[in-house]
Amino acid sequence: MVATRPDTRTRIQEAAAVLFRRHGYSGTGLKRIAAESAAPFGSIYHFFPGGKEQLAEHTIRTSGPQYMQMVLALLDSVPDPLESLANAFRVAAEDLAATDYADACPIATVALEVASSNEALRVATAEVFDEWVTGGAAWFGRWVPDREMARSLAYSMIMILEGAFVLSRAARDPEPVHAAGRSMVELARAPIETGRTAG
Amino acid sequence: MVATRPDTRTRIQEAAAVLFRRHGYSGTGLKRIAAESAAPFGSIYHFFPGGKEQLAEHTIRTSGPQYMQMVLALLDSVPDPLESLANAFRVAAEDLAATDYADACPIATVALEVASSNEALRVATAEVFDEWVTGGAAWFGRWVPDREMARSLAYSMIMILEGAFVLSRAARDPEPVHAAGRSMVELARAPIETGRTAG
DNA sequence: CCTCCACTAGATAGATCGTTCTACTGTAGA
DNA sequence: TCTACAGTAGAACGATCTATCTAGTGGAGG
Repeated sequence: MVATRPDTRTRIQEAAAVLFRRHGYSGTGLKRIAAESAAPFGSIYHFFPGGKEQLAEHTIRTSGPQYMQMVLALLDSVPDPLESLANAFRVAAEDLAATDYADACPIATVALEVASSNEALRVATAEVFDEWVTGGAAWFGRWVPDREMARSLAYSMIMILEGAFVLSRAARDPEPVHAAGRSMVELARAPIETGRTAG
Repeated sequence: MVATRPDTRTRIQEAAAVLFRRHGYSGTGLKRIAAESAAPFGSIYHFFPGGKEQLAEHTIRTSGPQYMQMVLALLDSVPDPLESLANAFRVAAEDLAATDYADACPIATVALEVASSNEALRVATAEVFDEWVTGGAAWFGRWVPDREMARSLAYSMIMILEGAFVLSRAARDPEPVHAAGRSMVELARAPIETGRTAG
């Protein structure tokens, strides 16, 4: 039973996802992606003729939705919504510490970097964030009848998590993510408890 | 009465601050800093012998505190604390839109970029964020007697604002910052009103 | 067997990066 | 006036960047 190595294209994508997430767009070189994926340099341009930009856009548009699915699955693993929120932030904090504060949001670093300099990539990050808000609003909508309130809570959750990632990575300390979880629970408590009695 | 041009060192610092804020560390070249500051290239190394890293660290350590002072002054311009919070986020959203979504947090882009690759710069960003938390806690402490609560609110404000900047810059839309303001007011309402009746 | 082509492999090009270097200019103080 | 030096100015260097190019490999289908 031998673990079959993923094909070259997959290895390139995975290495690109890791490197873009950790070091951003300008900070990640194609040479390094080739090296870390153990792929021939030329294969990058074989699979991604559009070069670095196409590879980055592909990474954004695949890592982004993957991350949302992971978070939604995590949220669904605990029945009570407030406990689930607390648990999600706790897991996020633990994961961050476990990866040496490298693997936080898969697209935030690139998003900030390219926002003022690369329109195609900026749009890609914006669309991913928009999907997150929609997906998050759907989850909160299960507990909060008011659609606008659900959407607002989704917004808040994404923003406070993104901000916590910035502080946690800078400080190499999971505490900001824990603090973000407490604030998020506080924000969601009243709307969810109101929804419970009203529903 | 002629407007005297700032000296070379100042122009280099100002151009560096703008470019690092907008394009991050790797995305900003020294050649471009020299060009935008109308400074001789060699002068960068004259004033900052440590090169790009020293210039970036200097930028982080000066732009960071400057930004906090600006925010604190803004918060002090409105007497009622909840109205002041709402106003601060409104002004932040307007400023962001007015600068074509370029000038958000002066250090967040660099912070995410260097967190996993440059220890000196990571520490610099971490120390700036820590000063912000302390400064913010002092402001909230004027309205909320509980020190831990004040510190928690400062944490929340910084995180939700940072997250809102990520989303607003990506979407080229001030709405996330406005939404962040509403959430922040919601988070601060109970503690501040409790403090009001208790004090 | 042979052809075709996806893929591997890496050399190469041209631009740009951060850094270092030399030379020059202007001014303040002896 | 002469000296010393802060600052100006940009050429040059080696490294690295993205991107292109040529050549070779290996397996599937006729």
